[in-house]
Amino acid sequence: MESSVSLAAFPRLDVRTMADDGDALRFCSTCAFSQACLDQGMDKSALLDLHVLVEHVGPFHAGEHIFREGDPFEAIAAVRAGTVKTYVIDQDGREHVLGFHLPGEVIGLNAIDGDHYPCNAVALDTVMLCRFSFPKIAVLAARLPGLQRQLFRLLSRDIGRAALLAGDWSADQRMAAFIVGLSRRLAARGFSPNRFQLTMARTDIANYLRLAPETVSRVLKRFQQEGLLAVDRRELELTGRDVLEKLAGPVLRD
Amino acid sequence: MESSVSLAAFPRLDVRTMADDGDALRFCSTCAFSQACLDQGMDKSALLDLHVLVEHVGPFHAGEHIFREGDPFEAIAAVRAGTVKTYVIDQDGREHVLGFHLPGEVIGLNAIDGDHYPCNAVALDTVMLCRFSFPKIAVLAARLPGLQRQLFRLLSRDIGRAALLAGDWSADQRMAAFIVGLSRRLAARGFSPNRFQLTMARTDIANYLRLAPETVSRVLKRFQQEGLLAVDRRELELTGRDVLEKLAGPVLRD
DNA sequence: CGGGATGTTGAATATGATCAATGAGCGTGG
DNA sequence: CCACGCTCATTGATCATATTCAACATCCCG
Repeated sequence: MESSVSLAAFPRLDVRTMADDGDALRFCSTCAFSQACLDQGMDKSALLDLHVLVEHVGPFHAGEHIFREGDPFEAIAAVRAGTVKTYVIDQDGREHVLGFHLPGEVIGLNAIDGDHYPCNAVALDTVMLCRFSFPKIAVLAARLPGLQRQLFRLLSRDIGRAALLAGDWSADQRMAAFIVGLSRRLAARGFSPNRFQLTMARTDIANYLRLAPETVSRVLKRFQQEGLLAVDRRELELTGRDVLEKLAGPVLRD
Repeated sequence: MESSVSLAAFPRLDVRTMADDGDALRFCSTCAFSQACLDQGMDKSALLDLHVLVEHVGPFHAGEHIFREGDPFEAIAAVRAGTVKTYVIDQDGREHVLGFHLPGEVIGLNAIDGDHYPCNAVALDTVMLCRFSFPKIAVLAARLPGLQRQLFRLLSRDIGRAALLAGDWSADQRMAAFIVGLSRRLAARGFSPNRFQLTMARTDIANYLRLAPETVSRVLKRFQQEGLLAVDRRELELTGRDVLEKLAGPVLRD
């Protein structure tokens, strides 16, 4: 039933050699990774080196797997469009959602320690990726301090992010933090912060937040009654951002 | 009341220039970091380069801070002896324990993304450290692929580790996973896996596991009644390792 | 239309938290 | 050496939040 298109096995597509600077900068304009590398002190000629080892892959359609637990680790990837869910299946066959990855964010970082991906990654809608061979990018990072620094930062940031959900927060705080977090991440990529689609099912949200799906329903309903949200199916509008931010504050630490 | 000896501000002690290979390898024999780097393909001459930028600092005594949230980030450090607790204080003044760091483990990795430490680190008993200036080690990593690889692995591993506690496990599972986890980490450093001291207070364990201190007491008592543990004050003996491993299994994923 | 997946609602239940009190260990000082 | 005080740990009783179980509603796609 489920299709499985392994990133590792994905044919190398769309590898172009850059001719001129302008082309290079247009090449991956939606991929925040390049911009961040520039910010870390990489010059444009270095960016060219980075871009020649990028492969644009996709589209992956909803339900298609990008990689699976145990697949040999070869590459990290930046999400260019769509949403990726990462998850594991435990011994009892229960799914545990590890995270949702929006455009501009990088998947596969937790695979660096080990030869295989430690989790599954699946597209929730139509997903486009920039694939970076990790061995190659590691070699390049040795030449480009800006790139090395950016990779260290990405990894370090994820450590902190993973700790957020670990707290013993209430269902309300978790839900608020999830919504505000999504909103901010979307805003950072240029999307509307106050009105967006939930690309994941309620059960996925519940699983991610370690709540029962019923609890997610009830909290959303109450938020709506309190005027914090307008919920219509998977469409979300933030109507009481200040209160949500305040609820989410302790979780997001700001 | 509390003493604060910032690692950042700590005077550079014990910086030696290595004369010969034998000396270098003895230099940091209790620091697993060097060994791990060797395993990652670094040769001995490269290890010399690494060792000249190591500073052995300490001892820190119980309650002394190694660094504090907001201190400028300059260095990561490997624990050579003792236990380090990392934690944050939230807006309401409540402490959140992020982790306990045993000999051989590295602290400060989550500070790489940002100019300041994002948490506090305090010694729970007498702590000795190997301090590595991060700017210097990053420069060195560009020359030494084995070192770069080891740093990437350390960072990547911590991402996975942080996700473990995030699950919605029962108090019994959390407690078992904590004990089994400690046991394994101690065993990896050559300590007895079935009999060891808890260097942290019950309240710290509770805080780390997101349980009430009372719950920790009750679970420990029940484990003892069921013959899984012998608890005496902070002394712990694992008498039913198989059952504990089975309880911890889903949390530790093995 | 119809059927299956997804989402919502209500009532009962359970797990761990909270509150309050007691106990044990340990350092200090008389 | 014992008394004191402090911190840390334990125990019991009550309470609250979120889960579970069951039924129903809705949406989407054939």
